[in-house]
Amino acid sequence: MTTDGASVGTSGHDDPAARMGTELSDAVVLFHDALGSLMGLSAPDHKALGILRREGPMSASALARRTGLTAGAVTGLVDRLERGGHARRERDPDDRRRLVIAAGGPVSPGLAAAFAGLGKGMAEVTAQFTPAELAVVARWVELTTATLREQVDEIARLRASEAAGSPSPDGSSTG
Amino acid sequence: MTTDGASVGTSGHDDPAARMGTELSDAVVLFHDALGSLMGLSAPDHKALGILRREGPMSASALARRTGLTAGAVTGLVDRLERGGHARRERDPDDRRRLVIAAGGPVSPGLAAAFAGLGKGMAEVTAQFTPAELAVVARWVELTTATLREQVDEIARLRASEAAGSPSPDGSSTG
DNA sequence: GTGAACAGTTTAGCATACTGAACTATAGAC
DNA sequence: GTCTATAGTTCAGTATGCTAAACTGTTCAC
Repeated sequence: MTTDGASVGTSGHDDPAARMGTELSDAVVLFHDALGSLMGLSAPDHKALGILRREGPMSASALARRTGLTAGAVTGLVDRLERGGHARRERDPDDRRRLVIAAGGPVSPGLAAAFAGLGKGMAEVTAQFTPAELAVVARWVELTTATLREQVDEIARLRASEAAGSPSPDGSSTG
Repeated sequence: MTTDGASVGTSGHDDPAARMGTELSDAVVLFHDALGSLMGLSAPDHKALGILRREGPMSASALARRTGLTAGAVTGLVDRLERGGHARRERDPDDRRRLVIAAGGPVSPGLAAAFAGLGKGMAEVTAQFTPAELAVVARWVELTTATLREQVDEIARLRASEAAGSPSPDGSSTG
């Protein structure tokens, strides 16, 4: 575990900053994952719900575009989310063909407890910093968030050019 | 995005600290996800690889325990990881029945570029802070990481007790 | 050495969720 | 009012990955 040589990715650095980032990132991902399973959501469904939360209510076709799924798959996806109470369908009053799919719905007791626990824990963390220090942290978080978003875009661009330019004969690209 | 009303979970707070946390969390998850697709890994496979990265080389049965999969499924999982060059099998020299499965292997050019981009971006972020400020950030990151881990454990405990005793009157646990 | 226990692989059967195409209902053009 | 385009649903076919159980090879007790 200390020196496994060919470790991939973010580990394998001795840089304490990188290590710190890795551990935070892992913790965030694990928390997110735990939350998903607490909600009874598979990873793809949880991801779709995240899109709805972040970007607000949208039509089924918009959700299809954002998730990369076909229209038929989105119907099933929204069925599952709605059945679990994590999202709801409404007709668009302006165009009654159209749906408005919104995240929300009743929060389960377990989920509420999980968020309460997180809130309490983070309040305890926050209490250990002065306002000036918290401002520094906020600045760092903001810059880091922006950097991560840039990297996500960069990766998307990379993948797009890879899919376009790479003349893979079998064409068995993205999953 | 600004006012979506009945948003579930971490959004919907006016607390700027919570909002900040949500955005960082989302960005981390998205980055992680982008990385996974860049590596050609499904979410479960990426998760398993993360376990291997974090916890170091382990036997197939240990990986089965950690992922909650059966032995047969782990064989398939490791097959996929190995085929993609993300992990490798080795026989345990002490017990030749046993495998040692380790994360690693050749890093694809795309992946290397992604990490390089992240490293560069984070270096630029870091450059905007004094050493004293970075120490504050490090302290916050450490505490936050610990809090998240505690919450993950708490959720796991919650789920375990739910699965065992399910004392909820309506019993509407969405499996 | 022999037999039981163990680690991992293989295989059959099954569940899930995707794609693509037909279908229903609404909107907008004429 | 009719015709075409659009939004979403339903359905058949398919791919993926899981579980459970049989199987192969290794270790350990005796």
